[in-house]
Amino acid sequence: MNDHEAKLASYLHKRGLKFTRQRRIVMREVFASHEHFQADGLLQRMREKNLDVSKATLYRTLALLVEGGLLRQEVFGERHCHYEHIYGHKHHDHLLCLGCGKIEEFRNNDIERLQDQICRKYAFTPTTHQLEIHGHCKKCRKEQG
Amino acid sequence: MNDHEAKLASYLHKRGLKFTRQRRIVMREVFASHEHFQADGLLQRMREKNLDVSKATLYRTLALLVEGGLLRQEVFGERHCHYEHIYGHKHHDHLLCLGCGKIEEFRNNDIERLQDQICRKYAFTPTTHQLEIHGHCKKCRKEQG
DNA sequence: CTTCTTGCAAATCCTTTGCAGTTAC
DNA sequence: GTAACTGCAAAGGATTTGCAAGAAG
Repeated sequence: MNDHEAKLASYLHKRGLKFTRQRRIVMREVFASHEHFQADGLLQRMREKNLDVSKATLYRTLALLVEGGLLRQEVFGERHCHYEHIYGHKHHDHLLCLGCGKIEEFRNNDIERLQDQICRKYAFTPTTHQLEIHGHCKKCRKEQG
Repeated sequence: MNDHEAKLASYLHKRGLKFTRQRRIVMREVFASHEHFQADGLLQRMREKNLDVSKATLYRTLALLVEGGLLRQEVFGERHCHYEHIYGHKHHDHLLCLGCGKIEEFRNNDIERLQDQICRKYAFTPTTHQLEIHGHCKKCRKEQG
């Protein structure tokens, strides 16, 4: 059992929940890649591999992984959620190209630090944050003229 | 006609669109307050005042105001959109309390400046951005222990 | 064996759309 | 006049839920 599986197991145990076949399947699939993904895409990929987990269970499991701190949920100004797993992947923020839809990641320690300052100032205890910048990437900027 | 009405009028004119009764009603209601709001809440408030605009038209008009740069759309990790109008209201970011749902605004010029730096670094032309910090406010922090 | 889970299909929520009649310019 | 607009009701997409049967501890 690897690192993140252990973490999930411990989270489930603490809450009196069970480590089922489906939960293991979903978790493995989620951690198989570092890409952003959406519930529906994940479901399709799993179906192609004949990993049978129902849509309902998938959604329920993703929620569990988010609660358990293994998965990050991002809502990119659209109506469906994107996810990305947290293990071995430092926190970062996103540039979203409105032209080609590309999502670029960046990380800036100064911004992180300033956010902490702000939280202190407002006596706010942060859990997560999300910074996204919408605009046009180099390529699409040119095409736009 | 006031400032934002003029701006909308000019935007509509430029695009060959019409300044209808309903659009005027929605715009007035939107600009009547500085609060964040959601489409459904706005609709209800308008109904209470006997301002009859259909749900479809409301959504269409909100989209128009966003396109026209009069309204800002925020997706707070939930499924419905929040809006806040832009006039007389500097850009700012948000602290969202997961306990009581309160939304607090803040503005930090250093963060804004750093974002611009990042965009330059990635040759990215920003249109808008959104930074939200989720966590617990002072009051809810205490209650949580 | 008891409690938690699953899969299914139906429900939900917010938002968008098609269309026939109406209005702004 | 004629494009754009409206309201309605129905459709849409992503996610959630109720429930009876199944699996984990």
